[in-house]
Formats: sequence, structure tokens, C-alpha cells
Amino acid sequence: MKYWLIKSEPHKYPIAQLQEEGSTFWDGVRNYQARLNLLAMKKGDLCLYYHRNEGKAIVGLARVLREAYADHTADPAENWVMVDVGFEEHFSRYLSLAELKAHPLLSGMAVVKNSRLSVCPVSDAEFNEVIKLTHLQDG
DNA sequence: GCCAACGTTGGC
DNA sequence: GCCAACGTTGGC
Repeated sequence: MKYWLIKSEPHKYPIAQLQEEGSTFWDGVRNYQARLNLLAMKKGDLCLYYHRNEGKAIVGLARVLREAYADHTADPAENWVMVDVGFEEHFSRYLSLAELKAHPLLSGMAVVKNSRLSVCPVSDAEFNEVIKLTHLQDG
């Protein structure tokens, strides 16, 4: 089981929409590093869900339902791929990019270091810390 | 709206 | 195959 982080434009496909629809295909990746990450995803892997631009926070959790297959929205001559992901959780507490940057365990995350990579690997330690921080109780 | 960082392109 | 120039992206 591996962990990932997938980025979405909140005005294009927010976590709330995934929550409503239950699952979706993750298309539109046109970057070779991100493509390699998509190809490495296994069914059942968990993906942190990140809102970029106006969101800039980790907002939830998704799970890989179907491993990489041809992205039908791409030029067929180019072998771009997509995966299917299903909704798992919409965090009640978001973890902002600023918080990631300020956290000693999380400031080295690929999402922080390479803001333009839309599909990032996440280490076990990073994942566990994110889950811990997004599930802290008030008080 | 600006700009730094990154990826891609094209000339050599 | 290198690298400068350019375009795009995303955070601020």
C-alpha cells in the first residue's frame, strides 16, 4: 500500500464534488513525472486530496479504484493515462500549504517542494502525520 | 498582477 | 546532446 497526493482546482473539481459523485476518473495529467506516479498507483492506495490555487490545502482522502489506463481526453498518439479514484473522506479540518511548510515533518513533502507536480508520492510518515493533524479534536 | 520555478522547444 | 529562450503554472 502506497500513499499519494493528487491536486485539483477547487473551482474545477472540488472534494465536495467527488463526495457527491462517489468516484471519478482522474484525467488531464500531461506531465511525465506525474504520469510515472499514476502508473505506479495500485488499486487500494490512498490519495490525499489537495486543492491548489484558491484552496491551497489538503482537504480530504480518496482511494484508487482502477489502475492506470488510457486517458481518452488525450491525443491517442501520446500515451497519457488516468486512474479512477473513489471518495473516502472530506476532512473537517483542512491542512493548509502554509501549515505544511511550517511543519518539520511535512515541509519536505513533494507537494511543497515541487508545486507544479500534480500527482505526488507521499511517505508513510508524512501520511500518518497528515491524518493525525487533520483529525485533531478542538480543545 | 507579478515573478520564480519548472518543462519544453529549437538552434547549434 | 547541450543549453538558451520561451511559455506555462502556481504561489504570493
